[in-house]
Amino acid sequence: MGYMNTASASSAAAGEPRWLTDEEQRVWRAYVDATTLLEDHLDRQLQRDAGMPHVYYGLLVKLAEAPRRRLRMTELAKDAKITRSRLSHAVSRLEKNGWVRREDCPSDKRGQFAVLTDAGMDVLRRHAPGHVDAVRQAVFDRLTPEQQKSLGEIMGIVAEGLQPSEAGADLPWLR
Amino acid sequence: MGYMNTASASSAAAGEPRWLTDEEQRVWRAYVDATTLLEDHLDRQLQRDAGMPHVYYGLLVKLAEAPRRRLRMTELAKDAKITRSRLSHAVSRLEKNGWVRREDCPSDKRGQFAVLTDAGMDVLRRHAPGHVDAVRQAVFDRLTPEQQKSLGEIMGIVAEGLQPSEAGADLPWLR
DNA sequence: CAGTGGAAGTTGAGAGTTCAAGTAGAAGCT
DNA sequence: AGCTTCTACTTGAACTCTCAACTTCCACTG
Repeated sequence: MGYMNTASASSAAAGEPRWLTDEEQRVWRAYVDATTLLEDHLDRQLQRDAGMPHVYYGLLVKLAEAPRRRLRMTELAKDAKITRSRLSHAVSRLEKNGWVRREDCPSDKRGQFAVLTDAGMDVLRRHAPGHVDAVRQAVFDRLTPEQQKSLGEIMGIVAEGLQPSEAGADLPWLR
Repeated sequence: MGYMNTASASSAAAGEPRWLTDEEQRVWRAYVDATTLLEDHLDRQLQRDAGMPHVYYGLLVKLAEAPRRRLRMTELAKDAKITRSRLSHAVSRLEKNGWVRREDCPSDKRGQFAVLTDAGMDVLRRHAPGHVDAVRQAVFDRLTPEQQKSLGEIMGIVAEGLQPSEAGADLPWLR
């Protein structure tokens, strides 16, 4: 049961669901294990050293790379692949830390910018090396160049499939 | 800043940290994007259809595969790559749903078994097809057989690196 | 067999996330 | 202008996860 190729049970739409083969199961479980462990590992490292979870760190990075260290809330949410609600809570927390500040958008009174403060820039500078080390040790140092390339392609495909990307219109994937 | 190969800032241990190259950055961002989107996608699918997050579903699967549909708490936590605390909370919740039941271990009075109930088995049976479909659509249907194989190897390596695996002794990775 | 240290599991508080609803302003229509 | 609809963002409650105790019991030592 679960992913097994056992017996009955009908698919939502049509007849017999296409269960995962043994090999597919092995791949899938490896994926789940690795992502669970890695997420946990990075969260713990950053929480311990920098006082924030991995997602929050990622937000600061995106802001640091943006033109005037600022991004509209919706754009930041889209970049980081999180919901606006989650971002709103996150920014409030980062604001309390003094790492981010909100600013009104002049051209659209509904809009808000999230702006990286100097303190935010500092915290990033201080902890970037440790974070990069952690990523290296957990991932890149263990993979051959071919595997790294492969990983990039595969993850690109999966990510692409899960978001309409630039599909002309709206963002139904965002809630 | 963040992963950039810009300028100064010293590593925790030694001199200049080994920043990620542009290509490594692309790979890493693809990884983060894909895992974030996929996690979210599966959580939402299962929450909507089965009324539980992906991790909880995974716990039921492990129990369903275990000998008498039961596993010691610590073993289940180890299998699922989560902390015992998290598991304890999760099992309490699943117990309220009637999908899991706790049972005392006869040979070790400290021990507890998590046991999958018939209702738990049912919920699994009912929603396995939908979940497998979701995984297929998001991952396997988009990858070539070579990519699938590659993904399995890569994730196996990463997971292996993050847990001492069978390293004779204890589980320092478990908190 | 008391004493000590480790292992199994739980707990509660604080932090983070989700979901549904709510406010306010922009855009388009008539 | 007035009306409707959509967009941007926020909010609060319910739920989940983390972290640091804490309880209970096993195992080992003397």
